[in-house]
Amino acid sequence: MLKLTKKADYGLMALKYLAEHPETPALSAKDVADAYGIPPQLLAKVLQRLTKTGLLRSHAGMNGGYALARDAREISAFEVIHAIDGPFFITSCTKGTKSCELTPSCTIKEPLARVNETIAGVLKSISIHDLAEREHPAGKSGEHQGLVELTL
Amino acid sequence: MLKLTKKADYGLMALKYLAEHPETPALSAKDVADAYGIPPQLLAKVLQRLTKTGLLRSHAGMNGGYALARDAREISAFEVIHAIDGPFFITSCTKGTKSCELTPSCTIKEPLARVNETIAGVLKSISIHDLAEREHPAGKSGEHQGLVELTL
DNA sequence: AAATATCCGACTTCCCAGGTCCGATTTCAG
DNA sequence: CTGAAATCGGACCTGGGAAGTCGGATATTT
Repeated sequence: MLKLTKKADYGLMALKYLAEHPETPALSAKDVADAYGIPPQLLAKVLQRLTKTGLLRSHAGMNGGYALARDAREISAFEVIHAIDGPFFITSCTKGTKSCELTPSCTIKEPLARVNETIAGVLKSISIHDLAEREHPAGKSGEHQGLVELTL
Repeated sequence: MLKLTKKADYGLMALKYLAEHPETPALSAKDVADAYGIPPQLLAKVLQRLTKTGLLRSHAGMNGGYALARDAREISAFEVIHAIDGPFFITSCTKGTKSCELTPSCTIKEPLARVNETIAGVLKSISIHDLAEREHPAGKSGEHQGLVELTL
């Protein structure tokens, strides 16, 4: 149904939360989990993964926790999702680099690959900072115009 | 992982196939299934569903089968996917009409809803006819420019 | 040394996409 | 009018992956 996993959701939520608290040097997985009512152990794994891919920096021990490795503006939603869920493809046939194994007739995937890239482009254009933007004041404070081109 | 179901894939492939054979009055599910190496019974269900939603017209009995209910240009990929997989949402939290049940704090879903609509827009701009376009002659025969606007 | 963290692999549970089976109905051909 | 070929539609089975849990090892501060 074209939805991303909860882990990816959690990851985005966590990064957003971190972006909203730049004053604190580090926030523990439990802190974030409590803030959102997320299973702590699961969130922990997600954050570990994000650390491994270089989006977060971690610090063990007391008063340890996680912090953004870069400016929130420099982290895209795409990176987060990719780090957690791995490379995503719209078409269910394409697995990794291989094309449709036994059905070379699947000419559908070609145009859908364009769609896939378009979506990736949209996701890449959204940064954590955009997500953390203070509650949409029903106005145009942080509005941002992105233009996505689609060529079939 | 943000992929659409095989059923949706099958549906798109089938519609494309029908669009490529406008001469024949009707093609059976088995015909299409054989052409792509798809499980016939499964494809049958998909086609039944598409019939139910008005994208296809069916005819039982000998020499029966399915045919496009409208011109291929008038059927969007979005309609097909929606008919098969139901309404799709990027966020895993949103279920139907309800928002995140116990976590009103999930402020993530709001910006992602925009992304969701953007994707829907892309899918809506693609017709079955576009998919059936004769094998991309590496040229610009059937090229089509779609422009998708994204506002955060 | 005790408390608080991250770290990481293994494990369980549960849901659903993917696929199958079968029976009923409709339609046409000979 | 009978049988073949098709759609229709429900019930069912199954494997794999998402979601979550457990436990232990390691790091760091007080």
